[in-house]
Amino acid sequence: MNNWEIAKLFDEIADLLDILGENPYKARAYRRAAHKLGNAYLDVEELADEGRLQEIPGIGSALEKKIEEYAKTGELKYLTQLRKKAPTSLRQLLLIPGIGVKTIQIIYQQLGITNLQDLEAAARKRLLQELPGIGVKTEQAIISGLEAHVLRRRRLLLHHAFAFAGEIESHLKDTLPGLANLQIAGSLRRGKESVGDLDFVAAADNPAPVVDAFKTVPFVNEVVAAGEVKATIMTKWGFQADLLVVQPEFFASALQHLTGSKEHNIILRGIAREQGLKISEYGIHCDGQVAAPVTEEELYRRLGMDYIPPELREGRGEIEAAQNGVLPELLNVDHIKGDLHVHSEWSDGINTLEELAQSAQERGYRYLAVTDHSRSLRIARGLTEERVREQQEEIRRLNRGFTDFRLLAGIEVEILPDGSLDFEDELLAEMDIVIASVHSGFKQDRKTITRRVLSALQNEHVDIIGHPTGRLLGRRDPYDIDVDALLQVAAETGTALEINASPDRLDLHDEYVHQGIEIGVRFAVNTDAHDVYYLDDIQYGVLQARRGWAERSDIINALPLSELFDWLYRR
DNA sequence: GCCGTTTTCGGCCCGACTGTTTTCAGTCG
Repeated sequence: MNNWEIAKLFDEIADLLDILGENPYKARAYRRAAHKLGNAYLDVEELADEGRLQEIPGIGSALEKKIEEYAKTGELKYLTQLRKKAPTSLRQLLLIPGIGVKTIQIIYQQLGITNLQDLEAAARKRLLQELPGIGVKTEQAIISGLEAHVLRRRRLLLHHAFAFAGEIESHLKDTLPGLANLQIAGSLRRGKESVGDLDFVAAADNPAPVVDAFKTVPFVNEVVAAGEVKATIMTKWGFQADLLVVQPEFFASALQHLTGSKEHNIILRGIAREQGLKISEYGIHCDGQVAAPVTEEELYRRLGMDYIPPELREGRGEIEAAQNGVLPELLNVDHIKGDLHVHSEWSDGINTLEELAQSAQERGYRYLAVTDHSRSLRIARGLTEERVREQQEEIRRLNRGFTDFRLLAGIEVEILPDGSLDFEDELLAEMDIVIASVHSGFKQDRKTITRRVLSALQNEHVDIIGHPTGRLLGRRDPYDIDVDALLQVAAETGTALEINASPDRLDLHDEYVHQGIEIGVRFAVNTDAHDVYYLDDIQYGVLQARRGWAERSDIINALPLSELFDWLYRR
């Protein structure tokens, strides 16, 4: 049993309860528990063994029993019963935009429809418009919703999302030169690794022209909905964008509301309620009076807590920390003193060492580690031992010409399928810095690949484990490594783990970063750039680190050079 | 089904937009 399995089952129970019209709060309890369990850093099995499941907020005695039942028998009787009352295939219908549980109930009860195929057939025969509460328009919406569902909405990776958001922003600002305030909100503002849509908040005395301008964004495909103060568009690229326009005095409240996350806001509003207050996107309400906080800082302060940066607003304990004044002082881009993972033309990068050094200096970096691939990675023209020594020589020569800057002679050494490294320890000992990474044998089973990476982690010459889970967002799943074990051993050996800043990787995942930081693991935020242009990716890595609650002191490449050397040599 | 510095029972975030109805329920974020 793992977290993900039980989370999936609880989500199914929640959907079926909704479809069956049971107490919606009961469904929400299951969904909340699923969300909680779905997050990486609780081990349900372990907690179940220790009888500590009820320590998880949202898990009470009933859900504890269900988890224990599943752990013991591999089944959930309750879910089996629900599946008899409502076919579980009905859940598919929830994925269609515009369809909710009430509509599903009617369609199921009156027409016996249980899946997407039957629904499409009925819609095309115009049977749906005969049903109570459904008209021609809803039937049309279902047909186009089915098409959209077939097309499957894509999630945008962070760098694409920022690029599109920038285009929408400049379109609005060009169209409306007087626009007082416009800001991106939603999961993009929280720096999530991928986003499903883009959310904007604007402030204007007269909202109509802003909404109009939004409807004419260059790559809009369809205006999904548009009222006086809100609009939703579907773009040609298959993602949705939302805009809310508020009066200027409500901008901070609206920005906070639309930044989310949903979980964060629900907890926050619960706290407001306990204090006899009500929060909405239109300020803080108390006894019929409305107070509009001027800034988000003020809003949080009014609720009796410290300001919570957007990256932390995930309902993962940040509100409690803010109430107790123990939020982390998050890392920021200016703290980064150098990049410890870049490639040059010596292997599969495109720049010379001089170009890399110059570009790093232009960014204000004090050091840059050149970490080309090792010999086994032929596809990336991995360096032989002789080439490594030549490169070291060249780096020494270049360093003589720098002031306040230093190139570090590094290597990204292969962790071979048997767990050994691609170079002998003698050579590794000569390097300023050693990153060890997996680039082959991704399909190894959990035990094998975990043991493989742990043995690299325990090598005294290895300073950093590169992209520790090997994932490529939207393209390749992480390999089946036991991340808990990885974090534990990294904490013991003092080996750093990489937060790979490439927006295609963002590896390690933010929740694992958080988990690691809690047990004292140190991290390196690196771009893995193969072209100086991609040194800019550091911003995404910093966002990921912030989402993992990282402070400056948790990150080795936020150290000044002398302290970085201390860290490297003390190891 | 969960939860409690008002509560072990009675609450559970809040508002905009749409469509189908004639004042509102359903859906969404």
